[in-house]
Amino acid sequence: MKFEAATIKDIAIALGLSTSTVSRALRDSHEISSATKQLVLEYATRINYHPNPIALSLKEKRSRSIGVIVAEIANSFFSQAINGIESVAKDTGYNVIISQTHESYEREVMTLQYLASRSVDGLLISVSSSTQNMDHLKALHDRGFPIVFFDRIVEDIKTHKVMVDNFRGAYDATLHLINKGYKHIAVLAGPETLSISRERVAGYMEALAQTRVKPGKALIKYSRYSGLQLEEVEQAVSQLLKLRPRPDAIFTASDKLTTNCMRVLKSKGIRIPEDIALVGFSNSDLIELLHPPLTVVRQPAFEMGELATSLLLQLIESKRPVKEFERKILATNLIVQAST
Amino acid sequence: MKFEAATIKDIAIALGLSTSTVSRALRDSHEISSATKQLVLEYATRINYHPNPIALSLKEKRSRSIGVIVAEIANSFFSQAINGIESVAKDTGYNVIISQTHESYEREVMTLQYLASRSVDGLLISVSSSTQNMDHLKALHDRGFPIVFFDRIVEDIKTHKVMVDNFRGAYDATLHLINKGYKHIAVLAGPETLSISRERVAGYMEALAQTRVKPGKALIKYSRYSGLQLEEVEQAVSQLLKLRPRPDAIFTASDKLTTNCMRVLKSKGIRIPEDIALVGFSNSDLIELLHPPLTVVRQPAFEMGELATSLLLQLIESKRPVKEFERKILATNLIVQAST
DNA sequence: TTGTATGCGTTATCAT
DNA sequence: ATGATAACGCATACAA
Repeated sequence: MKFEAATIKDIAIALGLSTSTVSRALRDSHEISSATKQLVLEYATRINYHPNPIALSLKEKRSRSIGVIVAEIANSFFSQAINGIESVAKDTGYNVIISQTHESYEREVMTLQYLASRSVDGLLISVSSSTQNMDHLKALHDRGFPIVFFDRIVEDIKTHKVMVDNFRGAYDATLHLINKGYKHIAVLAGPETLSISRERVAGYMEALAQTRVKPGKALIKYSRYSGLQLEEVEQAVSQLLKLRPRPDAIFTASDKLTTNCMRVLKSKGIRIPEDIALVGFSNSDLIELLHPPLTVVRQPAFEMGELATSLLLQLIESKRPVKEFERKILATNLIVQAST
Repeated sequence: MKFEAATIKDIAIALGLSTSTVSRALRDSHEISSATKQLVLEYATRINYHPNPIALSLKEKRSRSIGVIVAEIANSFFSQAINGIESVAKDTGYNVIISQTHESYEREVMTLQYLASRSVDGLLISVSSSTQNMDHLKALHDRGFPIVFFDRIVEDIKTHKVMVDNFRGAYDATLHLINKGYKHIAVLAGPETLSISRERVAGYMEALAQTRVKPGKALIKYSRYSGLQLEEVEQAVSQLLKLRPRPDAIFTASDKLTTNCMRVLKSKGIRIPEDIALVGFSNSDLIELLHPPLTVVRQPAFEMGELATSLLLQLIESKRPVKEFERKILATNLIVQAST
C-alpha cells in the first residue's frame, strides 16, 4: 500500500459534497447544516484526516513556524534557551525549527537564506562568533522580515534584542575575586567580534578599576569559539603563567571557556583555587559536580528564550511596522560556592 | 515597505516573459536560448530571487526535511546524535526539524501527528520513556511513513533500528567493577518500559552471573526520567545503603542517572570510590572534570545519528517497500579512569 | 445551505 | 524556443 494521506477532496468525493463544503464543515463554519457538519467530521476522523500544513502555508503565506539559529545545540546555555523558546512557541501554536551554525559564518548565511525563503515566519538568532559582516542580516531586516536577537546580538540592526547584563555579570564575578583577596586577576574572553565578549571584558575592567590597579593588556586574553579553543586557552594560560607577578585568579567569560580553562589548569597540575582561583560564566547543570565546585555567573537562558520568542511573535503578528524596539537586559546570577 | 518576496511571476512580468520560460531558465533547461537564460538569471540574482520551498513542497509532495523526536535536547547523548543527524542531512540537502517530548507521551503523540502531516518526509525517533502504547507509531508505520528508531527503539515495529550494544556496555561496566574487586554491586536503571533499560540490566546480571553471585532483587532499582528522578534516585540509594551486606559499588545505566547518583552520594557525604564505587553510562563532555573522574560507558552518539539518518534517507528515497530492515548495533566504549 | 471559481508559487504537459 | 494551462491542497469570494 502506498503512502497516501487523505485530503479534503477525498472526503468531498466520498460524501458527494463539494470541497468547499467540506472545508467549511471542518472549520466549523456557521453556514453549514449541523447534519452535514456531523457527517463530514465523523468521516474525517474515521479516515484520520489532517490538513496539509504545507498547502495551508502556501495559501496563508505563513508557515506558523519560527526559526532559531544558534552556534551549537550541545551547549547548556543554548539548549536551555531553546527550551524557553519552545515553551512559548508551543503555547501559541508555532513550530520551532532549530539550526546550528557551528560558529561558521558560511553556515549562518546559508541557513538564513533557507529559513527566510518563506519557510519560517520569523527568526531568533544568536550570531556566530565568526560573523563579521552583517549584510545578510541587514538585508533580511530591511525587507521587513521579523528578527529578534538574543545573547549574541548585533547592535546596529534596529529590532528587538534580548540579552543579559554582561557588563554587570562580569563585574560581579571579578569583584567576587577581588573581595576574596586576589590581586592579579586575568580574564579569558571569547572573540572580540562578539559584543558579549567586549561587554564582559569591560565589566571586568570596571571592577578592577576599583582596586586602583589598571590591568595590563597582558592579563586580557581573547580566543575563538572554534574546535581549537582548547589549544588557544592552553596557550593563553601558558602566557599568563609566565607573567610576573603571576596572576592568582582567572575570570572566564563564557561557558566553554570556563570548562576549557579547567581542563588546561588540570592538565598542567595547577590546583584551583590554591594556585589559581577560577570564576566564570557557566550554565552547565553539572557545575556542582565539578571539582572544585566553582563560583559561576549563570545566565537566565530559559527566560531569555521565552522573552525573545514573545517579542518575535509580537513582531510577526503586528501588521504595521513597529516603532519602538525593546532592548531587554536580564540580570545574571552569581552562584557562589564555598571554596571560591 | 511590506515584506514581499520576489516570485517567478514577478520576474516574468518584469522581463515580458511567461512564467514557464522563467522557470525553465532558472532550472537551466536546454530548451531555452542562452540569451534568455542569461537575462533571467541576471535579473533573478539582482532582485535576490529565491524559490519558495513551500510551493515546491506542495508540488513535489515532499518537503525535503526530516523530523527528529527526542526526549531532551539538553542531554549530551541526544545533542551529539543530532549533530550526526544534521551532518548527514545537510550533505544530502535535507532539513532537520527537531522536537522534544520532555519524556511526555502526550507531547510525543502530538508532535508525531504534526510532523507526519506531510511537513516532514520521514522521522527519526527515540521514544519517550513514558510511552507505553505504540499505536501512534504503528499507525504511521502501517501507512508506509518512513520511520527509523534510534537508541530507544520499539522492537515490534518492523523498520530500521540503530542502537548500541546496551547489553555489552552494561556487561563491560559491571565486569570492570567486579575486576576491581567489588563484591556487592547495585544497579540504577531507567524506566523498565524502555528496552534499553532492560537490556542494560540484563548485561549487568550476566556479568554478575560470572561471579556465581546471583544479585538479589533489592540491588536492582528502576526510576523514571522525570523531573523527579533525583528524588527517586535519592530514595533508591537510601534503600541500598540499608542493605546488609551494604553495596560497595553502583552501576548507573544512563547519563542522567550517573550524574544524579553522583549528586545524591555527594549530598549524603558518601565518598566515591572509597565508600561506594560508581561506574555508569555517560556522554557528557564534562566527565573528565568531575570529581572523581569516573569510568564511564560512552555511546557513539554522533555515529548513531549519522547511521540512522542515512538509513532513513534510504527509506525515503526508495520507491518500493523495503523487505529487509537493518538492525544496527554499535559498540559502546568503556572509558576507564585511573581512580575507578 | 451548498457549489463554482480563483489563487497561493511552482513545474510538467501540451501546445505553438 | 516560448507560452498557455493544469495541478499540488486548501480557503474564500462570489454565485446559486
